[in-house]
Amino acid sequence: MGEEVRMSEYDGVDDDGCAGDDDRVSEWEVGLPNANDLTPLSQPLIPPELASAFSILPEPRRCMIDVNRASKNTLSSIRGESQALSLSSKFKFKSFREARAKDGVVVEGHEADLARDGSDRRKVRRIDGSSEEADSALRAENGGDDPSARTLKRPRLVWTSQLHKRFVDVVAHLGIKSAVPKTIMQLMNVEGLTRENVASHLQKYRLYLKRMQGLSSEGPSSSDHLFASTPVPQSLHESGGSGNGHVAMPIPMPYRPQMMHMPVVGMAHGHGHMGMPVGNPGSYQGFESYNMVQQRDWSGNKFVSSASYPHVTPNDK
DNA sequence: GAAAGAATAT
DNA sequence: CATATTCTTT
Repeated sequence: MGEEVRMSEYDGVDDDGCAGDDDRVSEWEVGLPNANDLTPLSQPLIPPELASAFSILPEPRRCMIDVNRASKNTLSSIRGESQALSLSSKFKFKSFREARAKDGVVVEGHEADLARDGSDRRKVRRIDGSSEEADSALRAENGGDDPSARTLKRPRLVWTSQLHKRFVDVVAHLGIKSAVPKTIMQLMNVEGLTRENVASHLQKYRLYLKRMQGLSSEGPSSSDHLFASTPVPQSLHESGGSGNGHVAMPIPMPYRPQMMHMPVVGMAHGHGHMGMPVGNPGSYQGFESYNMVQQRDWSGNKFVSSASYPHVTPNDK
C-alpha cells in the first residue's frame, strides 16, 4: 500500500454564468463539463522538461477518439453528454511514483515498492487433499520500461463521496439485483475504475446495507462514514423474485473533473492518515454531505514533488 | 474462461 | 478502517 488515487471532482459552483438551470436534473447536471474544463487529453500534460528529465516519452496517441472510445461502452448516452472521469494513472517507472493533482484526480504516491515481498504465500485454505501446482512465477519485474502498461499496479483508489454517490446511483438504477461489478463499472463510466475496484466497494456496500437493515432507523454508526452519509435509494432493497426490478434507463453521466489546486500547505502529516482531530465534519473524509462547497482534496498529504503525471489509461477491454 | 462473491491480506 | 488481492464458485 502506500499509493492512493483520489478521485474527486465537483465544486458547488456553477459552470458558466448561466444561472438557474439546475433544478431537476441537478444531480447529474451539477457539473456538466465544458470542453474547456475537461481533461485536456489531447495535449501533453507533462512539462517537456520533466518529461525529458525522466525519460518519459509523450504518450503516442490520446485524443478525443480515445475518450469517446472509453465512454462508448456506456450505453449510448442519452444526450450524448457522457464523459469519462479520469482516474487511473500510468507510471513510467516503478521506482518513481509521485503524487500529483490533476483535474480533480489526486494521486497519492509513494515510491518504490518492488512488488510484494516474498511473503506472497497465502495461507492454504480449505483445500481438499489436492496439491497445487508449483508455480514458479518468475515475474520480470519490469525490465525498465512499461510496454503496454496496462498491467501495471494501480494506485489505491479512494472513494470520494462523489464517486460513491455515483456508485450508489448506478446501483440504484440497476436494481440491487442486477447490480454487478462489471455493469456498475461500465455505467459509472469512470475512466480507470476497474471491476475490482467496484467489486470491492460493492461488497462493502452490501455489507453496509445488510448491517443497516438489522438496525432499523438508528443513529449513524460511527463507522461507515461514507455510506452513512449517502442516501440509500429505495430501489435498493431486497426482493426475492427473479427477473424483476426496474430496468433503469441509461444514466447520463456528467462528472466533471475539476482542476483544483492544492492550497493546503502547513499540515505536515507524518503518516497515519490525515490527522484531523475529530470535530470538524466538514473536512476530512467525513463526507457529511455533497453540499460541501469544496471537498478537501489535498487533505494534507505528504510532500509532493512535481513530476510524473498520471496518464489516463483506456480502461475498456 | 470470465465474472461474481467471499475471504483474506495489506 | 478502507481497499486490494486472492480464492472459490457460478
